[in-house]
Amino acid sequence: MADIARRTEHRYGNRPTMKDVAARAGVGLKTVSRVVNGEPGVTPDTERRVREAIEILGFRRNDSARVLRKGRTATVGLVLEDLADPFYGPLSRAVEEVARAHGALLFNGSSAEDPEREQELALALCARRVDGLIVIPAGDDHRYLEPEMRAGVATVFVDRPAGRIDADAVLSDSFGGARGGVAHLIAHGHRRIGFIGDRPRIHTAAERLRGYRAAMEDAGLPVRDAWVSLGSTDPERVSTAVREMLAASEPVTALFSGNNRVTVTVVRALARHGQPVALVGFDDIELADLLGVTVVAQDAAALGRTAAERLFRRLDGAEEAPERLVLGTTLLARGSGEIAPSDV
Amino acid sequence: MADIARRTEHRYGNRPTMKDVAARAGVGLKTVSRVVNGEPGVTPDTERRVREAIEILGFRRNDSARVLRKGRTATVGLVLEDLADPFYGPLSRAVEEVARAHGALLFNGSSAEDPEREQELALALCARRVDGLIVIPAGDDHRYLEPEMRAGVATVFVDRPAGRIDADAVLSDSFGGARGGVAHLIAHGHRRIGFIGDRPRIHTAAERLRGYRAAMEDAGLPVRDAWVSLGSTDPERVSTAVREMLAASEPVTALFSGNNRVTVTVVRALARHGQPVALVGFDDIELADLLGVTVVAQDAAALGRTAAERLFRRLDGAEEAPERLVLGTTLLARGSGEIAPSDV
DNA sequence: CTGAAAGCGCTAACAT
DNA sequence: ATGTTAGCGCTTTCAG
Repeated sequence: MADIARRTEHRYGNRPTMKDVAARAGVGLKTVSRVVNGEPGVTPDTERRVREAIEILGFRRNDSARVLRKGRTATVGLVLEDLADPFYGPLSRAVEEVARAHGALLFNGSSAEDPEREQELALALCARRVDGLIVIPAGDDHRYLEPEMRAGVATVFVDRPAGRIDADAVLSDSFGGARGGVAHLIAHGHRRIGFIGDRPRIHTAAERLRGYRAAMEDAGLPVRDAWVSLGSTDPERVSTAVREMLAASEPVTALFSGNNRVTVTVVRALARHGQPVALVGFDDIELADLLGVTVVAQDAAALGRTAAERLFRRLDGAEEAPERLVLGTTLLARGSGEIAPSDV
Repeated sequence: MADIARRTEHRYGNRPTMKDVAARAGVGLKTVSRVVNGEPGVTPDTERRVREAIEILGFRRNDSARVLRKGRTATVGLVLEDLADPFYGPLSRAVEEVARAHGALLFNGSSAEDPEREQELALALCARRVDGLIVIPAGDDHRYLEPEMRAGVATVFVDRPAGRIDADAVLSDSFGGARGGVAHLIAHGHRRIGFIGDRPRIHTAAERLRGYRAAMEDAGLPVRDAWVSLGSTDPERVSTAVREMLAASEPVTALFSGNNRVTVTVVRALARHGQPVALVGFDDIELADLLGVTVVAQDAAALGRTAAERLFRRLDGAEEAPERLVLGTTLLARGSGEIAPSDV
C-alpha cells in the first residue's frame, strides 16, 4: 500500500512498464521488449498475448529510459533567432522534414538575438543529449560548444557562420546578393543609393553592407555617411532613417534594405512619401509581388534542408572536414527596383 | 582496454559522468550531484574541488538520466499544422516564451494537416514523456490520447477543439468573426457575397462558413450554391473559385476568404480582375495594410500564450474541469471591405 | 557534511 | 524461443 503510493510519486503519472506488461502476459521482460521493438524470435502466440496486455494496460514504451541505454536520443535541436519571423518558419519546417525522414524529433528555441540566451538554449539542448544541433548564431563566439562537439554532438550553423570555432555552416550569399541588388539599381540610373540594414555585429548584415559598398565602388560611385544606416529593425528607427536619407542635402533616389524586417518598414515609409523612390530589398516577403517590390530572394527552406542533411550525414558517421556551403540568391524584378531616378 | 572500448560504444560520444567527476575530485558521487544541483550541505572547499573537476573534464549533467529518475522532463510538445505557415510562427513563439518562463523546452512538429501524422507525432512525444502537449488538431478523433492524458500528460488544444474527448481548448471566435466580417460587407451594400474557405472537415473552416451563412440570413439574403467554395488552399483551386464566382450568372460583388492562405490567393486573383471587387479576409497578413485588405484578425500569439499558460497551470496541479476559451477577433477596415458593389 | 546502495525503465549480452 | 542479469547516469534514501 505504502509501497504503491511511494512508487506513484516517482513514476510518470502512473504508467505501466514493460515489467507490468510482462507480469500481465505471463512472459519475461525481454519478450515484451522484443515485441515492442519488432525483434524476431517470438512465436505468434506469445506475441498476441503480449500485445493484449499492452493494449489492456495502455502501455507505451518510455523512450527516456531507452535513450539512456542506447546513447542516442533521435532528437535534434534547432536554435534560431525568432520562430515568429516569417523567414525562419520555412527554414524550421525544412529542418523538421529532414529530421522526420531520419526518425528524429525536433526541439525548437529562439535566441531573440541574444548571445547569452543562445548559449543557454544550446547547452540545455546538449544536456538533453540531442544527437545534433543546428544553430543560427546570435553571438560571435561559439567556443562554448567545443566540448559538446568533441563529445559527439554534431553541429551545423545556418544563415550565419560560427564564431571562433571551426564548424560546418550553410549560408546564403549575402555579399553577392546585395552587390547584385545594388548593381541592379545602378544599372537603372541611380547614383545616390541608401543602405538600411540590421545591426552590424550580425554577420549577414555586415556582409550585405559590404556587398553594397562593393557595388558602389564597382561603379565608381561615392558612398556618403548619411546614406548608410545600421541598427535595430525597430520600425521607428528604420522610418527615421528613410526620412533622413530622403531629406538629406544629397538625397538618395534609391534604397537597398538589408532584410525582410527592414524592407517591410521601408515599403510602408515610402508609401507615405510623395515621390517614387526605387527600392530593392534583401529577402522575399509575402505579397511583395503584388506591391511590386523588387527583392533579392534567398531560399530559406533550402538553407534548412541543406543544413539538416549535412547534420544527418555527420550523424551517420561522415568524417569530412568542416565546410562552408554558400547558396545563391535570386533577384526578382517586380517594379520597385526598376524605377528611374526622379531628378537626374 | 577492451573495457574502455566497450563502454565507449554505449556512451554519448565519450562523456564524463558524475562518477568520473567524483573520482577525479576524490569525493563521492552524491557530493557531485549536490554541487551540480546547488543543493546545500557541501563545504566551500569540496565544492571548489568538484567544480574544478567538472571544468577539467568538461562535464555536463545528462538530463536524460535525470528525467528517468525524476519522472518529469521539463519538456512540452507542440503539434501544429505547418511551422512554415506565418500564422503558426507567432503562436509557436508565444508557447515557447511561456515554456521558457517555466524552465521547459519545446518540441515542435507539423502534422501537415494529416490526422495520422498528428497522431504519430503526438504519441512519439508522449513516448519521450513530455510533461504536456499542445495540439492544433488535424484529425477529429482524439481518443487515442485518452490513455496518455489519464497517465498524466497535460493536454491543451488550440485553434481547433479536440474531437470525441473532453479536453481544454483555446479558440478564436471563428463563427463570430466571420459573421461580423460578412455583415460588414452587407453594411456596405453587398447582397451577393461569395465565401471561399478551407476544407470543411477543418473545424475553423466549418465555423467560418457557418458565420457567413448566419450573416446572410440575418440580413435576409439568399445564399446560392455557386457562391460557396470549400476545398484545399491550393492557389489553383482558389483562383478558379474566384473566377467562377465572378463569372456566374448571378456574379458576386464581394468575397469573404476563410483564412490567410486563401486570402493571399484571392488578393492576387482580384488584382488580375478588371473591376473592383470587395474583399474581407479571415486572418491578418503581413503588408495587408499597404494593399488595403480589410481583414478579421485573430491574435495568434494570444492563442499560443493562453494555451501554454493553461497547460502549465495544469502541470502545477490545477484540477479544474476541461474548459473551452474563446478569444475575440478584430475587424480591420483598410479599404477592400469598404468598396461599394459596382453594379447595384 | 558525506557517501554507499538501490532503483528509475529500458536494452545488450548472455544463458537456457 | 524465451528468460536472466547487468548496467545506462542519475536521484533518492538512509547510514555514517
